[in-house]
Amino acid sequence: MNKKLAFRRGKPRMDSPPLDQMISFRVSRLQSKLNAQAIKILKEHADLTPTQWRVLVMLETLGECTSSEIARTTQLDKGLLSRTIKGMMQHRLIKGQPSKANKRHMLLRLTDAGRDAYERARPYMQERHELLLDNLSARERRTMFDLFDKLEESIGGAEARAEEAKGVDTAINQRPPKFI
Amino acid sequence: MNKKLAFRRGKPRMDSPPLDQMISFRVSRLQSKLNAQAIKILKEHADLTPTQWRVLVMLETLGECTSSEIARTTQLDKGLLSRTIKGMMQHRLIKGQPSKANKRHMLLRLTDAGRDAYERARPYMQERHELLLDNLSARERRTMFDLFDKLEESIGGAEARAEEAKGVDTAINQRPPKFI
DNA sequence: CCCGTAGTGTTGACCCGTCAACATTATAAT
DNA sequence: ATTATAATGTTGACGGGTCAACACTACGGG
Repeated sequence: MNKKLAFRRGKPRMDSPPLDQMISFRVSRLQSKLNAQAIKILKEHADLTPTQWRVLVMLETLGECTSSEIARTTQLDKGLLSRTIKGMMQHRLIKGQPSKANKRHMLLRLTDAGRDAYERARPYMQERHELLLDNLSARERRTMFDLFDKLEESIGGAEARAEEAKGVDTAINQRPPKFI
Repeated sequence: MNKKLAFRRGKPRMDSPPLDQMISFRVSRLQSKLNAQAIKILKEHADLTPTQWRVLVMLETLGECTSSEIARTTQLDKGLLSRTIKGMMQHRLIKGQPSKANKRHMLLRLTDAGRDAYERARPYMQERHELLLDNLSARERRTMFDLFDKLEESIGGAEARAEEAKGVDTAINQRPPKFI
């Protein structure tokens, strides 16, 4: 299609490594660093893993929900979520009671200990997040989430087209049944 | 669409999806998707893993180098690199000869098969990259790598300060001996 | 020259995320 | 009602990335 080469090709400024211009590589490296930082903070202040933290955030804001709801809104793997939730129940961070309306559902709720862990980690996680934002200009901050959205959208579109070309209708990862 | 979010400084007022405004979470999710896409493409066209691909890119541009050079410029884990390189040697994608000047060094070079695999994957990887760029405005494209840089810098700075506060002088991950 | 320090690369242990298969239950179609 | 299909959640298997310990080598200062 469009053959507009957007690489820095005009200038032979090769002192910057080639991979540094690759989106995927940069995102991967950035994720590693962010993740390592989060692991450290969460471990130190609340003995949580990033996934556990994310489940806590979801439960804190959604109040009461099921694993599949979390899976849909976060697009986390349901297997990962299942194990994480099991672990959090064993640590009494959350409790789950079977739904009467739907026997497949496990209604999850924060325990006091869970809310406590959340509150212990929250200020540090928030401070970290604001620190990340502080180093960005107002314009960059405005652009950032648009970039996340557009890049994710690009991938989804490419996947969809690739599958469509094969005549296959496969769910990529966890396709949400409804777009809420 | 519906992303019109004020960036909360001070008071956290999360209006819509909670985690979607967290940088770390978004980067993590984006990385997952990008990685899955890369795995698929590389597997299909050249039977490579993303890390193998990155090593190929480095060797293609650097010509001949050592594992530690790659580790320094990419900031990839040296353990991961060691195994990856071993695997690539077994698959005859690269070859390594011990340096005479420095017995610790293993000088790595592409084989014909390695260059072949690279050339088989390159057009698809490039197409994918351009597809990602196509959906971005010129301004967003210009901002993107600045964002990557600044975010990584923020983390590094935070880590440095955290360690300094403890009076510890520990190497975080792989600190480059010289800042090139 | 020797010794402490630092760079290089290997390895084992471990954890996390991904994928597929599965049992169970709900929902839609006929 | 019966049946097919979809959704929920669990589990096993697997691969990849991270970390730490290690051996080996290089190097600089006493």
